[in-house]
Amino acid sequence: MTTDPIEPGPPSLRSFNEGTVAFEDLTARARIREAALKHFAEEGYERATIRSIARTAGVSPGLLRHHYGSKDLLRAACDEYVVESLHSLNAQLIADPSSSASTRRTSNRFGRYVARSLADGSSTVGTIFDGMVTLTEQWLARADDARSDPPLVDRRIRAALVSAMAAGIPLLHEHVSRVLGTDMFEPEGDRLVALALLDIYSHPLINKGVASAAKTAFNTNDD
Amino acid sequence: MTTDPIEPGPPSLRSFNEGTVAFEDLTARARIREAALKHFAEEGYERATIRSIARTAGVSPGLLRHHYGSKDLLRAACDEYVVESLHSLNAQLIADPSSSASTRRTSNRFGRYVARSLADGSSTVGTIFDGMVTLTEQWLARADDARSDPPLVDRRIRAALVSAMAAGIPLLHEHVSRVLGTDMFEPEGDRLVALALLDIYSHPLINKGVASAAKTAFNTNDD
DNA sequence: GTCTATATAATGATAGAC
DNA sequence: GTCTATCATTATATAGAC
Repeated sequence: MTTDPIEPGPPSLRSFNEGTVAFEDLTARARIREAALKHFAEEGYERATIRSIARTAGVSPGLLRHHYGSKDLLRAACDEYVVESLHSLNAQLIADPSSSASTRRTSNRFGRYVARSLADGSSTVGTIFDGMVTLTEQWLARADDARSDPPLVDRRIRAALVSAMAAGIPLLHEHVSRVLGTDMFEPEGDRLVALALLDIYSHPLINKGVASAAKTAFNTNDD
Repeated sequence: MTTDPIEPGPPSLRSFNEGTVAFEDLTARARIREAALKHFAEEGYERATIRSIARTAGVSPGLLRHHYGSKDLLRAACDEYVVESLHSLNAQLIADPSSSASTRRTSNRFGRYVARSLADGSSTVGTIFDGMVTLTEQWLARADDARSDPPLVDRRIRAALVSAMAAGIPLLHEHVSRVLGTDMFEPEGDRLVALALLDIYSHPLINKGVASAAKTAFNTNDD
């Protein structure tokens, strides 16, 4: 691992491998949690049913209730699990930056879940978003150093927008994949997405001339 | 209207005014559609109920069925309405570019609905996404002209990612607004978002040195 | 066109046996 | 810990009166 451990841009909901542990080896409680993570991520909270989650986990709906009490508490447990996992992964990343590439993969296992929960307005997961914003802020700080002109807007606000934009990709994965011609969660598509993001993040999307014209138009036309 | 009519960046789901026509003046059928648009956009398809939509529209659930047949057909009707509206607005924009600023506001009335539908995987609205991608492609074409290095990835793929990212903002409006300290759909927040996006779009998010390091790391570590 | 009343299906919640 | 069976609620779908 001799390469620069720097993450290629703002976090980072871009790849989403399912875990590496054999599903059958997990306890029923863990299987239910994993199944819920999957269903909530792919279908959203409303469409996911207790019955379907239980079926995926290979248990009865009754057992699900026994372990988690209710659908809402199950989501709370999933949220908490994801938050803790991401925190510990983040700590690991800070302690040992060289693990960047591998931990990024692991952390991104939760990408779809986080993005979906954010869109669904789950309050617990809001703390994750704030964490993403802080991470993005650090990235923007470096980028801002390389600028000649002063930013138009407070850095944290820009970081919030960039974070929301980053989350948009897994949220709209179906449509992105359609354009890609291949599933963005499969290795091939994932690689393409990573490369494209690297390119996007390292270049302006509109050139300075257009930008200043737009800024003028903005100040003139808008009220 | 002497300023440059050029749109400030990729489309453009950034502001979301409700229409300008008095709600009470609409026919029941139209009121139902408007109410559905609102509920689907704000709560998503699942959480929105026929009853609540009918209540907002000021009609009975039975009348809703009379006009639209079923909840699913109601969504289809909304999708179709939005697609047609955006197409006609797009045509208007092409015919008279100077109407840019005002039509942008009107078109963005559908922003939240489109973003939410895209996330929900509505197939009809997929065509809108493809349209967004094509528009974004045109923007990237200009930006690409100003580049010295060749893009790493096909332009349409990059356009798809940028489109998904742009849609992420209205999707996560709740969290964005929290960081903003003000509702991003209200004039003040909307203005801030527009300005921040202008800034973001016109500057790279990571500098070239970091980018090339990340690219090397990418090629080395990833398989 | 518009409403009220009802039927039917799905879902979350619960109780109790093993 | 795990299951089966059942209840209660909610939402959609339907029928028919005005």
